[in-house]
Amino acid sequence: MKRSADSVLGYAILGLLHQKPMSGYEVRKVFAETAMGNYSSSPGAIYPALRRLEANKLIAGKDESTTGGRERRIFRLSATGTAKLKKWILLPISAETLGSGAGEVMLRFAFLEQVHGREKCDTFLSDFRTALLDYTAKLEEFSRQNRERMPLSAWLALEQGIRGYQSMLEWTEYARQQYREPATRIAGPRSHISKGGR
Amino acid sequence: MKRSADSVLGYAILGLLHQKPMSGYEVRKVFAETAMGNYSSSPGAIYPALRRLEANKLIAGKDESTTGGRERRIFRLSATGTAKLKKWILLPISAETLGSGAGEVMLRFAFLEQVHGREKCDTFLSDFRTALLDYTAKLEEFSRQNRERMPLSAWLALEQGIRGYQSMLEWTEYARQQYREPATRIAGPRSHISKGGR
DNA sequence: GTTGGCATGTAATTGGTTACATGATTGG
DNA sequence: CCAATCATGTAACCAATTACATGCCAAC
Repeated sequence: MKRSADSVLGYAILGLLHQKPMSGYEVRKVFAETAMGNYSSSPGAIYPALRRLEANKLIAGKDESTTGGRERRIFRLSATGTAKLKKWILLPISAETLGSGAGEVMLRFAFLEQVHGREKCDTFLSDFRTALLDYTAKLEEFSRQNRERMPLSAWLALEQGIRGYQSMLEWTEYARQQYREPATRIAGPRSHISKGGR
Repeated sequence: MKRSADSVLGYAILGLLHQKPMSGYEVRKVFAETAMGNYSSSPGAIYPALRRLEANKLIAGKDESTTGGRERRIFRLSATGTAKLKKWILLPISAETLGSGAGEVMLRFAFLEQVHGREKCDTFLSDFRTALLDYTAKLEEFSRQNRERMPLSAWLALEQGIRGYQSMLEWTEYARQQYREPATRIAGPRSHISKGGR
């Protein structure tokens, strides 16, 4: 069974193009300038990825002559590309999914609202929470059993990992809350985030 | 200038071999069974990595005939390998380091105590804290400025990232505390990464 | 006498990194 | 005119994934 164009970078691009059609250069800028900076960015990654996606008919590019500047190719999602993005976002979330970091799941959630609508968010968060409970339980068990066999710094590193997942757990509650509140989230000057620590 | 064998996986292996010499199979088991499961694991990753490290003289393997079973190669750190590991662990920590995830920094900390001793831990944590303060400030600034321009789920994903770093900040305090406390927890049999768990 | 765990590897493919190449337009 | 920025790409290299290959030994 062969799957095509399944790198996280590929999906990240699909998600961006779902928001609005863009040129490769714009995609690069988003990765470079926004908080998505953890994803690759360099031309040697983006342009080949775009060509792959195009070869698989997930996106289609067309040339546009601009007033000034070199001409550029604007890429937009195809129907199959949209379908693939939608399916990826709703993939089941298991504890094993989390083993290699929660980054991919968070990326899927980031795109969720605009791709599937507000209604799906609560279910997603609830599934995420379940997987997190499962996974943290395993980590805590491991931590408990091995604490005395490892150097303090190694154990502390493990504890940090657990705390990270615990903070995600709390976050799922906070996020569900946000969706339950009446949809007036146009910001007052007061920030919901606590600076001093939480 | 060309750098050799600098993948995180390579350093993870160096760190393990610092604890005790091991065969490739044992290394694989550690990655598969302990909380280091986020690192690769499969033979197609481990064995080539070992050969690379050996080619660069960072480790040396020698055959050992065991009672029963196929014979295996036990790898141990060389002097240059140890030096390289030590240097990597104490690399400066900047906010940019954190941009692509804190996993590498945490791995360095996990090895820190047994490689450099307890005394270095406080400085490391203090430097880490500084970098975290810097980085979270940038993320919060970004969040504040873009909140209204993004869908709620995207903003929440960003907030989750910030919370993650904030939890690391709190953890640095906790960890420093642990080192300040009288060393009730030392001792135990000499290192060893446990099995079991998972 | 075959299954399953120990133990080591290779091959094909894919994807990302770094660094370079190209060319056009805008501003000093 | 020169540098910077927009905009797109290529080439060499490297590392990781998946899947397969091999062979030995113990237990059932």
